[in-house]
Amino acid sequence: MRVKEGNKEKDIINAAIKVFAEHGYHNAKISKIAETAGVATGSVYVYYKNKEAILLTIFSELWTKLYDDLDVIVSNTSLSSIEKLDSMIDLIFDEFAERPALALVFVNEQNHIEHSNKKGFTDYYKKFLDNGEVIVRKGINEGVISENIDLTIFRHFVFGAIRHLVHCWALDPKTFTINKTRMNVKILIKHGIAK
Amino acid sequence: MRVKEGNKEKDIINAAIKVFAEHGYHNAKISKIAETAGVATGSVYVYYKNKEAILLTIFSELWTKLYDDLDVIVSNTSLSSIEKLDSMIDLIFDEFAERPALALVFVNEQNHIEHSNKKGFTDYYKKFLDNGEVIVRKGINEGVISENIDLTIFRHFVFGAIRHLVHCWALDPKTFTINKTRMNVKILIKHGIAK
DNA sequence: TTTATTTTTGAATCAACATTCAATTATAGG
DNA sequence: CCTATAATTGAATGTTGATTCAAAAATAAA
Repeated sequence: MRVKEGNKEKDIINAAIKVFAEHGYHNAKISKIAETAGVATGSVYVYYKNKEAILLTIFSELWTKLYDDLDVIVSNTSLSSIEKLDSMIDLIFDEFAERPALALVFVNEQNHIEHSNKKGFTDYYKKFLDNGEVIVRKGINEGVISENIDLTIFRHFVFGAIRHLVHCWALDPKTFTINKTRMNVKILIKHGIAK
Repeated sequence: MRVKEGNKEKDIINAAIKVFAEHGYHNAKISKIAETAGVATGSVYVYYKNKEAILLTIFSELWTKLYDDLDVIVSNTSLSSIEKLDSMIDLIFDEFAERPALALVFVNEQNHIEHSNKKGFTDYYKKFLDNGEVIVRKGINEGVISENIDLTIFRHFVFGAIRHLVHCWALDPKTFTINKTRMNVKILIKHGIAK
C-alpha cells in the first residue's frame, strides 16, 4: 500500500494563498496552484472538493485562529477594557504582518466569501466580531468609553478601517510601516483627530 | 440613414451597475446586462470595447463626480476645516445613499479596478484623496487637528471605515440608518470613543 | 419608392479553465 | 518477490460565457 509523503493538504493551501494573493481568486488557475504546491492538478481535487472549498478553508482557518486568540484576551481579567481593545488591534496586525499574502486574500475576497455564506466560515467570523463588541460594551459600563456610540456601527467602522490599512500595508510595506500604522490606529480609535 | 433611439450608452451603464451589484463583476454576464438594458448582446460591444471598459466607465464617472463636488467644498472659504471634513463625509454618504447598487459595485470592485490601474480612473480617485488630505493639513496648521497623526494613514483609515459602513448599509439599510451611521462616523473621526 | 448609410441584432465562434477519471506509481503486508 | 490497496498523475472532457460578424432593420435623403 502506498503511503502519503509530506503534507499535500497544507501545501495546497499555502500555494493557494500565494496564487490568490497575486492574481485574485477569479483569475487564479487551479493548475497554477498545483504547480506552486508541487503536485499534479488532479491532486488538488483529491484534497478539496473544488476551487471555492479551498478559499473557504483559508478563511475558516484564519477566523478560527483570530477568534481563539481574541478569546484569550477577552478572558484575561488583568487587562482593562482599553488595554483589551489595544490588544485586539495588535492581534490583527500581528496576524497579517507575518503573512502579507494572507492579508491580501483576506482583503480582496472577504466580501466574496461572505456573500456565499457557507456555514463554518461565518461562524467564527461573527463570533470574533461579537467578542470585540463585548470589550467595548464593558468599557461603556465601566465609564471609560462614551455611551454615545452605536456599538454595531463602531465595530464595522474599526473593521473597515483596519482592513483597508492592512491592504495598503500589504501592497506597499515601505510607506506603511506596520508599527506606525498600528499606533495611529490606536490613537484614532481612542481620541479621533481632535486636539 | 437609421438614427439612434434613446440613450443605449447610459442604459447599458445603469444595467451594468445593477447586474454587477447583484452578481459581482466576475459572475455578471454580458448577456444579462444587455437584457437588463433592453438591448441585444452585440449592442453592448458597439458602445463599449469589452466588459472591463464598462466597469472602468462606472468608476471613472463616480470619482469624477465625487472629486468635483469635493472641490467645491475645499474651495469654500466660509467653512472651517472641521466643517469641511463633515461636508466631505456627507458628500460620500449622499452619493451612495441615493444609489445603493452603485455603492455595492464600489465596495466590491474598487480593489479589482485599482489593481488594473488604467489611466482616467486613478486620476480622479487620487485627486479626491489628495484633496481630502488638504483639508486635514489645513486643520493641523490652524491648530484644530492634532499634529500627531500621520496624514496618509488617516486618510486610508477614514476611507476604509466609510467604505465598509456604506457596504453594510447597502446590504442592510434597516440596521444601518444612513443618518445615524453618518453621525457616528463624524463623532468617531473627531473624538474617537474616549469619554 | 429607392438607395445609401448607420444602427441593431443574436446566433456562431472560440478560448479558457474547472473538473474528471482511467492509468500509473509506490509501498505495506504477506 | 508478489499482491492488494491507496496515492498520485495529467491528458481529455465539458461547460461557460466573452466576443465577433454577417445579416437585418430602420430611416434620411434623393
